[in-house]
Amino acid sequence: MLQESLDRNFGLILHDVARLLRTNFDRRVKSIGLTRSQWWVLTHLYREDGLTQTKLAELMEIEKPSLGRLLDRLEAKKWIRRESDPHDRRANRIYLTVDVEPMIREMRQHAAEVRRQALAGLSETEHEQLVDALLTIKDNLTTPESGCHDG
Amino acid sequence: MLQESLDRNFGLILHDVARLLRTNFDRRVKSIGLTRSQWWVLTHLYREDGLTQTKLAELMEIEKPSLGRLLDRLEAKKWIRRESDPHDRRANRIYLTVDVEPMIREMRQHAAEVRRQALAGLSETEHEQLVDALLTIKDNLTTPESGCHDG
DNA sequence: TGCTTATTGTTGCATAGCTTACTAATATTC
DNA sequence: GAATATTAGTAAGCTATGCAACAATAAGCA
Repeated sequence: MLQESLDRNFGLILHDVARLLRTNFDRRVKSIGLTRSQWWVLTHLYREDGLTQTKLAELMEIEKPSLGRLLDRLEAKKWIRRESDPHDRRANRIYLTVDVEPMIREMRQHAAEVRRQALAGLSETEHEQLVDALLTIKDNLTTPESGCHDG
Repeated sequence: MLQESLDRNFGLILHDVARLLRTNFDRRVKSIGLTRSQWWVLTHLYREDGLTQTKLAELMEIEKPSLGRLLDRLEAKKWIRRESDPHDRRANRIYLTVDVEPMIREMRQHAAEVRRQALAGLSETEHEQLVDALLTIKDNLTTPESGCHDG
């Protein structure tokens, strides 16, 4: 049967849930003028400043052009600045321009609120199991398992 | 501490996993010329033809402009056609132009393959619990829980 | 009939993301 | 040291998605 199991297809559900989560969050924090992805960049930089774009993209596990444009927007909004690496003129080092901690706190509160709404009705155990499962999946998809033995 | 629990933040993980899943899938089926979202539209239409765009958007739980543009692309590729509703000249009825079943079968095989890779290492029980949890979350985020008691 | 409101779909504008192709600069190799 | 390969970042082009605003049409109501 073609109709089988679409309602419990985890790929489609995940797709939906991710979208709902993103739009919900983005709607809440629109006034700050940052999106989830931008906030995530800042959080990374708050942990460690002065990375190159390539390193940061690797860390965030997105492609370099995707990060490049995120940085364009963040730079335009004066949250970060690009500084040429003196030892490698190809490379940019990314720095926070201001203290983002207050903003991060605020965003995190919004995030917690979205999370609270999303996870309503799940026990602590279920929550933990969910995160474990997602981490396993993320690892499975990050590690290149296919194409190695026949290419 | 600001650094707390980011590594197990389910929102961020979900965001990542959804992206990995999407890109993995899209890469596999690129030769067919359909993306996951487009395939999902066709799957809906395969179940039931002749819906209006509004109805279809509701069913898919995406916004009308998002669907409208998806349909633009599908129409350009001759997978679907828009037909004016004779009783309501505002409305379009969406029809499949061809038998999409073979393509759906093929896509579904790819989807199953991605799923297999993603879910490697999870037991049947864990898989089921994951889907249950995601469905709960989707429901939580779809049902407007906030703004009702004070608006 | 005619005004008002609601609905259908589109357009415009923005973000995020990928891939492919490119430039510039550094590293490597002969 | 010159040719080649690799790496950093950008640009172009595509899809997906949302929101806001709009035109056309339908429906409700006076």
